[in-house]
Amino acid sequence: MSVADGAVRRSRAVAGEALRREAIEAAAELLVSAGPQALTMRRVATAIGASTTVLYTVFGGKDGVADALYREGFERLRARLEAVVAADPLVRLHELAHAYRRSALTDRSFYAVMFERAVPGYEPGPESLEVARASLAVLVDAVRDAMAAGLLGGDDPEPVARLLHAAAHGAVSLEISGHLEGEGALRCFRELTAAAFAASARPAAR
Amino acid sequence: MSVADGAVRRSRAVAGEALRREAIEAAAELLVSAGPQALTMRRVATAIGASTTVLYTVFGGKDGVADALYREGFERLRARLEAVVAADPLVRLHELAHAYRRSALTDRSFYAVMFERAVPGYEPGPESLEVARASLAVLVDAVRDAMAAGLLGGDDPEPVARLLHAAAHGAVSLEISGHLEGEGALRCFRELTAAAFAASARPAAR
DNA sequence: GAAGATCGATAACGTTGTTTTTTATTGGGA
DNA sequence: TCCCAATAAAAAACAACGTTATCGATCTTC
Repeated sequence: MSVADGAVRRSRAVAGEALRREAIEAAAELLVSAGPQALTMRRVATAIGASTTVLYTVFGGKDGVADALYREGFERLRARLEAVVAADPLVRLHELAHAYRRSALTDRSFYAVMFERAVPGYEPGPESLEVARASLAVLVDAVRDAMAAGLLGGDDPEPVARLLHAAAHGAVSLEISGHLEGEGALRCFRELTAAAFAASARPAAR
Repeated sequence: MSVADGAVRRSRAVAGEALRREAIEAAAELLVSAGPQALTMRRVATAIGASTTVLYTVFGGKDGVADALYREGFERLRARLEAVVAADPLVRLHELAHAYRRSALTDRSFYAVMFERAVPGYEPGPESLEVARASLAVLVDAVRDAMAAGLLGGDDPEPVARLLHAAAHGAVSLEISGHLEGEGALRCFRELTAAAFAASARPAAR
């Protein structure tokens, strides 16, 4: 319990953190390039030139890897949403919706980990769900701006953001599940998000 | 290639069909009672008192079992939707939406096979997707009735039914993924389906 | 410098989906 | 009636998976 001990513990911790990042990136690469099926402990281990044992000390098990990918996926989604810029709040909201769809269709395997249960045993705990929720803060902010500008009704942006999310998510989910074909998928997405916007614009009408 | 030969083949075919039904029911029981994780070829085989080999002759592999469960799930959903009766077309549509949600929340494991990709390797082929689409014919019929009664705009019920499905599905999917808590989940579902109804009522407004 | 602890690699275990081998059964011809 | 060929299921084997136990090696500390 000396100073050196603390330093050692810290150095090991940062080494472990570097290894953790490396493993997460390898796992993400595997996930994206070969799908959730290819995400095995052995493959991740060999991808970082290590054995499976270290993955168990760092992640605890496959659930830990899945959890890291879950958060990584929402982190990437947040980056994509934050990249959306538009002066008009309503335009921004529309573009956020389309960014959400694009993100899901592009990173299908990540989406599968995040919203389908692509890693058999795993389901996110409360903390990971909170991370997921926080990554949609951009959406909440945009709704707040639109409310402040008088473009959306109401004063609590959270439930409205959830409604918009559910709208976008519903169309995207059906599209990914194969129930909507290319042309109709985009139209369904547009119509449903527009419907959610319209409903949010006049909350007294519900 | 005699007549007897045909009879034998037929008798073997009906025996295989009976076995198939038995296996599907055992698999469904396993799926519902213990989740997608517990759905293994060995367990299904022992549940029907047979060996795994027969499952491979009947279903071809685990994908075949998953496909059978996929169709079975949509069949059960259809039965639930068809059980909804209401004189007023709009009331009927609302109750169909709630029946959809109830069905998803009740048979979560089936829902996982149908809309999440709970069986790792499997994804439905075109024929199975068609079966799935057909099971929502009740919804299309109800939309058609509402249009005929002048309660919904437009003349093509299919895209409107898809919109309503996407609305209900979006809220349910987020709820099942853990992103909506009990109280807010139902409210989000109600608001989104209401928004879809409202948008369908005046299609010129979009 | 030596004792002790800690961490990672190797190897093993149990289980999975799938395939191969073997065994039993069954229909058809001499 | 008896035997053979074909067929289907059972038993066993195989590769790969998640996970855990064993065993060196390295590194801190006295």
